[in-house]
Amino acid sequence: MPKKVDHDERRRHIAEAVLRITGRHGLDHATLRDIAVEAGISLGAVQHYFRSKDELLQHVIAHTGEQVTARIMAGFAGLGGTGDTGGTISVGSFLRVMASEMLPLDARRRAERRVLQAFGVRAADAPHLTEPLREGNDWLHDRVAELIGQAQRDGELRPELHAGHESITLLAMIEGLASDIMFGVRDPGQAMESVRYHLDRLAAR
Amino acid sequence: MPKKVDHDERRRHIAEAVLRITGRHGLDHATLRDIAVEAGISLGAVQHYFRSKDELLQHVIAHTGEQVTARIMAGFAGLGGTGDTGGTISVGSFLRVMASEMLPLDARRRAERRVLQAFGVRAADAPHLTEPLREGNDWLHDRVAELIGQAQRDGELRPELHAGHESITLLAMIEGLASDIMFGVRDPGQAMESVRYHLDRLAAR
DNA sequence: TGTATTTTAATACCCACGTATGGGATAGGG
DNA sequence: CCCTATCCCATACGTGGGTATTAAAATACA
Repeated sequence: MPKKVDHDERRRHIAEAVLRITGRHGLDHATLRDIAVEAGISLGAVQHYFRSKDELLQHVIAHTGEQVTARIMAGFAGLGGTGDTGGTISVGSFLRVMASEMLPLDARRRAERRVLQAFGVRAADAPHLTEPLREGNDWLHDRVAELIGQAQRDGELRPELHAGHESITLLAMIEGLASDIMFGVRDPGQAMESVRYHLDRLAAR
Repeated sequence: MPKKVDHDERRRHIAEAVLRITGRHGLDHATLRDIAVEAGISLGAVQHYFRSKDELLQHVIAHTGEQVTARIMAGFAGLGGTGDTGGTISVGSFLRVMASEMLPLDARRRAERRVLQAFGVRAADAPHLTEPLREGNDWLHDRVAELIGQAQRDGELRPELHAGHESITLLAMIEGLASDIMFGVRDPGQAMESVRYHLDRLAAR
């Protein structure tokens, strides 16, 4: 048998290269040749692990979504597990952390956000590319809604709130603030302050 | 002197063609040749009115921004002019209308939103393209904040709100909902319902 | 050590894009 | 009527992109 390499690892390595290029120059400028150079391999090697660019992009978007989701899930886990009230931090401060994970506050998250935005633009034309992201989005929404409901029962958030709508509102707001930051009309500090303000307004008196 | 053509009109015509193509297939697929066909002219004619594609895109983004802003400004004008309380509709319902103007609820607004998103992605690389949009954004934010303050004084909105933050929150939320709709995770009806819910939560008891 | 098979590299292909060019059509002013 | 500047078109060029092809290198197992 011949040389055996970990395909998944290689694909991750290539996806990370795409992420770095995108962070610097945008996804449009991520050509297969540039990707190869950034990954330190040849064009042929890239082709070996991805049959087409479309397949590569599909992997990149899935990988990026997983990265973001994983960080948030880690936060959920740290909150106290399967829904009991044993968490050590408040729901409000957790949601603030969640927001900071989603907003483009550093180079890494800026690159991720750029990938996500770029695929958002292509979503209408190529729905198959973004399917995994839609799942992640639904999952996140449900979890946030659950969390809000639980915090209401615990007396941390106002009882008259509609958990489902508040979840949509909060996540949409974070998404919008992320766009604002990328666009250059809002700086990260202002964005986080707005999140803090919004969450304070949801807190029980 | 030779034939005289209204340049501005022609450029608008071409920009509208780009808008239609973008609405159907995305800005990436708006090639100069396709644009010429869609506008019913030749490639040479397009080149005659725009020296380069970059110049064309700059015009398209400015044109699109103006279209959106114009519709919202018309709404502000109808509200009662320079800030007096003579408006005939409530601030709440006006903000709802504003949201419906900004959300991609029909083909026209979907196309506009696609253009805006596409340029948002390029903003980091080509800030000069999006400069006019940033102005419009600042203007809109200030106006909404003013409006909220005024509505508080009129007793329509809760007095404890921070007008500036609420303006940021509301506009970010609308932007996020727009992204959700384009992405396919939210339908227009849900989005408008969330806007309505959010605005209700701002209303005085 | 041989060998089969994966991995890597080099390079050729073809197409679509933005741009450049040259000429022809059009029409207002002398 | 003609001339000149504008407008428009057809077509050519060069580049860069994804893809395809081919062969060399590397390596685990017999």
